[in-house]
Amino acid sequence: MHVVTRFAPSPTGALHLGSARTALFNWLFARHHHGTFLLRIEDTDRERSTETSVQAVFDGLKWLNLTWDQEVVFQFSRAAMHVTAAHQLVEKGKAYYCYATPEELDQMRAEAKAKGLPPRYNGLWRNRSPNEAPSGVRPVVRLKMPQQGATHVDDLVQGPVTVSNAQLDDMVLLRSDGTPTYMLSVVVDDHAMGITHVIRGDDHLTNTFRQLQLYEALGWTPPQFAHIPLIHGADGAKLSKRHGAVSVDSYRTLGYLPEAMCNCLLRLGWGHGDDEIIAREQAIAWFDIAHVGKAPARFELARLDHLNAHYMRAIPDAELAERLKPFLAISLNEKQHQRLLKSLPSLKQRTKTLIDLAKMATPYLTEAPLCYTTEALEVLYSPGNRAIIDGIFPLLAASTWTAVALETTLREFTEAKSIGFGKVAQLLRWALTGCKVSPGIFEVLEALGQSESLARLQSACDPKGG
RNA sequence: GUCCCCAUCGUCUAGAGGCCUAGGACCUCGCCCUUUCAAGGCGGCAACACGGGUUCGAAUCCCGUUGGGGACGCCA
Repeated sequence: MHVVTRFAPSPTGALHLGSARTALFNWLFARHHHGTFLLRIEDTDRERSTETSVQAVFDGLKWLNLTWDQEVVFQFSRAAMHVTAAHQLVEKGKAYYCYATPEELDQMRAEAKAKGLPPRYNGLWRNRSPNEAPSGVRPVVRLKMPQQGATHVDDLVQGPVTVSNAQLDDMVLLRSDGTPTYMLSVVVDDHAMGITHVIRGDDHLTNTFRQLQLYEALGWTPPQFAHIPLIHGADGAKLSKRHGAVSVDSYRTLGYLPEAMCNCLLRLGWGHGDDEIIAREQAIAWFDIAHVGKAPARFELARLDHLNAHYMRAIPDAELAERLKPFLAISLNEKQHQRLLKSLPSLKQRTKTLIDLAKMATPYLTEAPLCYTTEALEVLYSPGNRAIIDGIFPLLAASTWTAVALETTLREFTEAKSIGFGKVAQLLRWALTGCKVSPGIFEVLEALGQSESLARLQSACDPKGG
């Protein structure tokens, strides 16, 4: 069987983490089975769909490297086909025109609720002739759902689930303006596009029963369903804006790598033994629906941080430098680029995001004289410390510029003067980077190069402040 | 309110009746390494929600309770 999956977001906002995971699972499932992964934009809600949101979906998927096969399908452009399907159902007596007004609907829901029943449409026009239609009311088309029995689904994740048909009311297929609803469009499109597996959030599980009835009425074989649990925030509720950054794009802006994001999303609700770091190819090889859990998972930033730190270290320095560039305040000249490359191996051990890395790399990219913080100035102004710098300066000026030679030079100096090596190293760190924390001091010296290092020491002896 | 789903360390999870005195990872704590901070290494803390069954044996199967979540639109 040739597997065909789809990711079908509605373009009504940024690409949500939960949606991204749904896309990932669909993509992985298709790739694992050498199948096809399709993208369909569900833009039938003309009020809320925006071009910006469509672009956000494209950008997000591309960033995550979730490439889709074939042309993007815009659902609204297929509306005519959906409408035709609805009209056929009316002709066959499987759907009907309903002239109930919004007020009437509100009332019947309120009444049902008062009786302890689920708030549903009561079938007011199910058996009435359109001849009785009130003038001036444009009707909707509703599906005639079975009122007896039950609807059953064998969900790939949720297992067998049955719902009494009494719980289901006659859903709207065509709005009063004649446009198709989501329920109609998904079914017609999934069928037309040959979707074999619908993998989506389990907030759609209850919709599935209605859709199954629609497949039945249309005489089509439904696809297989896999309803994956939602992603929750720290408080255990469905991840939403109030949990903070919730869009894929915001994590890109925050300096996370798509590799880390995908790995993180993958492990939310799916596992493979003790494996934690799972790169793309491995994920394709291992991914299966059978190991998708049924319980919702909470998204925690600490995990993403950890994975991001890992992937930053794993990426080759030249590539990391390229990815870092958008986060740098300045555009690099060749000299700065070389310095960045030299400093990256040790810098990337110390940071979790590209933003952190950019911040920590900055001292390497600027030119002497440095602008020191007051904290730095306090250290540098201290008379004893200035004497030390004065003592070191000529030694460094005469030294060979390799980490090994520099270490020998400095060790000899501290031993001769009986100063703790750590004290000198920390002082040099302040003078050379203006920071309290940096990679090993010899690495710093080497990455900066002799002339820049000496220039900085000089500026440290005559600090301007900043 | 009605229906549906879920339940292993704080978090993500492994676990398909004996391999479980429950494993890994994140977080956290301690130690080692050490010129700072990291990284790395070693170690500690920490969980089968509760109650009944079934079984020689249950984290695993069944029932109930509790707790959580989701869905109930002319949104998707």
